[in-house]
Amino acid sequence: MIANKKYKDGRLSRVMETLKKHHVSITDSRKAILSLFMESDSALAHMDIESRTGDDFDRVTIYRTLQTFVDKGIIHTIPSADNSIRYALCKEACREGHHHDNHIHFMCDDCGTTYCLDHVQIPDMQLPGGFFATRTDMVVSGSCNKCIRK
Amino acid sequence: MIANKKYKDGRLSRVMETLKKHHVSITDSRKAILSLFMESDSALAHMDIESRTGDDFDRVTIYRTLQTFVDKGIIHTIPSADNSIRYALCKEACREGHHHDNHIHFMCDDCGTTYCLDHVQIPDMQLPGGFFATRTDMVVSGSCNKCIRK
DNA sequence: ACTACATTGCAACTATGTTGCAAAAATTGT
DNA sequence: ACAATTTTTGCAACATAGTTGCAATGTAGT
Repeated sequence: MIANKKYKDGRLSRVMETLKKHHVSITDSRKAILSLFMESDSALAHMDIESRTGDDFDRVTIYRTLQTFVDKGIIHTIPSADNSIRYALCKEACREGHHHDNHIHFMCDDCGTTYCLDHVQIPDMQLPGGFFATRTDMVVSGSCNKCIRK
Repeated sequence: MIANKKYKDGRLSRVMETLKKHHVSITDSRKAILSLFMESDSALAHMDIESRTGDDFDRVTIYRTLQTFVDKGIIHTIPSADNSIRYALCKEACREGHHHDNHIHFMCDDCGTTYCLDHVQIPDMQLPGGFFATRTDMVVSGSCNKCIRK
């Protein structure tokens, strides 16, 4: 635990607070990976994290850390039709085993960036009888506000 | 092309018609795989097809057939958060390079079955400025009408 | 600082998806 | 129905993604 200073001011404490709040023990990999999510304004895939952490952590550790974060309600998964799950920070309302990320995800076909559109709620809809929903994902793809100008 | 009789009455011609309509040449693997989709009332993953066709076709052929069907507008993909894309038949309205499957998909957490809820339209929503949508996927998970009784 | 417990890295493994190419099959025109 | 052209298939090899067991290390609570 040498490299604390490499995180921006204030970020480290927010990282630690989040880990504590979700009852996750504090380790180097968890601090580094959670910090990546907090620095990023878009969703991250396993590969993004692997390339941004370099040789610091084993591939397996990253898989396990992501799984832990999902289980503990720190991040949520974003489904995709291109076989690469992305992850993004949960809002405050998420708790262990119970996610409340009721917003739309947007995936840009040009740059590949995935955003949480936090302010666009998923509209209500009526399921047929006998179907009971526990989770709803809405993933929109197209051109994002950076790529559409080109 | 010996095994034509193994398809149920009337099914073969519907398979052939569909392949012709979408300008796909007619081969054994395409007939068999399309027939599987027509027999199934739920979406199929690559693995489902591989196990149901046994040793009849190479793994690679199945990948390529699925890709061809998607490209030609015969089937559409269904994103998921469990790293296994599923595929389902498109409605009549789908054409090459232009899918119109504006319905909701439902994935059962118990039995894993994925359904196209053809009669539940994806609700409209307003994207932030600068975001342009070309495709919208809505995937609901929970308990299906077969599992909820248990 | 010590103990009990949780996490990590490594190695090996399984699963999933891709590519190039020669052989086989399908389509087209006659 | 046949030959020529084009497309598709199967194989092999490769590439990427994800999992598991276990010994070593790190963390948390006293």
